[in-house]
Amino acid sequence: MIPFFALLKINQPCNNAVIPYMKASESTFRNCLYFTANALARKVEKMAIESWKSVGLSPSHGYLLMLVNKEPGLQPGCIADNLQLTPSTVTRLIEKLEAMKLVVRTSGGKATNVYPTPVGKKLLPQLKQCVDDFNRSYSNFIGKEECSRMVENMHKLADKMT
Amino acid sequence: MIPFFALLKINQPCNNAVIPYMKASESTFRNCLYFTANALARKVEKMAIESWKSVGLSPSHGYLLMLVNKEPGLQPGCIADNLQLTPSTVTRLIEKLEAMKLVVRTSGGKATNVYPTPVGKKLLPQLKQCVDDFNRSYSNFIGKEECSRMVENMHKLADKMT
DNA sequence: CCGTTTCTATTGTATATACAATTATTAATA
DNA sequence: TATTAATAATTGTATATACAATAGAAACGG
Repeated sequence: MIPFFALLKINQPCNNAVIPYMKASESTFRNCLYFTANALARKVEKMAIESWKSVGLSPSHGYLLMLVNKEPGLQPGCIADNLQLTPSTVTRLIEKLEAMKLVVRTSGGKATNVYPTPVGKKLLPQLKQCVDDFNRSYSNFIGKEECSRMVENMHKLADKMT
Repeated sequence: MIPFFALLKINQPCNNAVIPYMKASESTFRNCLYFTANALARKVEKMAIESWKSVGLSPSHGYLLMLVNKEPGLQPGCIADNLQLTPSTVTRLIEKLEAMKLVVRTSGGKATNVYPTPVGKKLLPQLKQCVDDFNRSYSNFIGKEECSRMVENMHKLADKMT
């Protein structure tokens, strides 16, 4: 199909800064979806981590906490669906938030329900602030509209990938 | 800016399939770049892992091996730039490939050079096959053109994100 | 009403990744 | 030339994530 390997071209020179100074779009693998999607995700992740630092949570933990704030008692399986993570990962995220006294689990039968604690509830405005900060931080680079379109397209692509 | 939290809407029902049956585009967080970029990357990753299974390598390891096949003696720092990974991550990837006898490291001065072994070289056609398989697997869902455009846009976005 | 299947959640284990600190080498400067 | 700074790579440690196996509860069929 695509003569992928023919596209390889090593871009000299390379320095070894901890933060790669080379743009992903200048990489040998710039045409590769695998490479591009991952590089973008890592970049976005790093930006998000920065935004969420103020509440001492990783973005995943932050989003989970927002979710149970919005829908107290939500079950792990449902959380997994909404975050597009596996149930085991969600269990681990919840464990940490529980250790931080931000959520509690109640176990009734085979179902588990997750609720925010008072402290977890009180954090909600700050959580929203983090999301706002994050949105603003990339809105500086690309317009809000362009970003929406991008997100739209990414979903289209992901949806088609069974 | 974006009234993000206002968009939250829990989509019932949720089941707990190991592979989330809910589409990312149906999630509460569908409008969020962080969420979307990560969900897409994970999906692409999973697809890539499938394609690379035949050579017993993860995609990252496979791409690294392709890189040093193309440019024998390439240095870790340069590899890191091309893969958009940190040097420490690259060291770890190389360690594994070395344990598998697919590459060797020679250390002269402060520089390290990475070379494919004969076995590693012989694997090249299979590596290309993996890339082809991967490309074909998503070309089934989205056209090759649409994908190129998508990749292009993702770079544009990433480049602007300092 | 008992046994089997299905479903939810958790646990054990493994992985790729990153950051911070460290080592070893080279370059620069006073 | 001697000391200092910069660079390249590695190591220690931590994290988020996933898969496979398991436990416990509910549903269901005979």
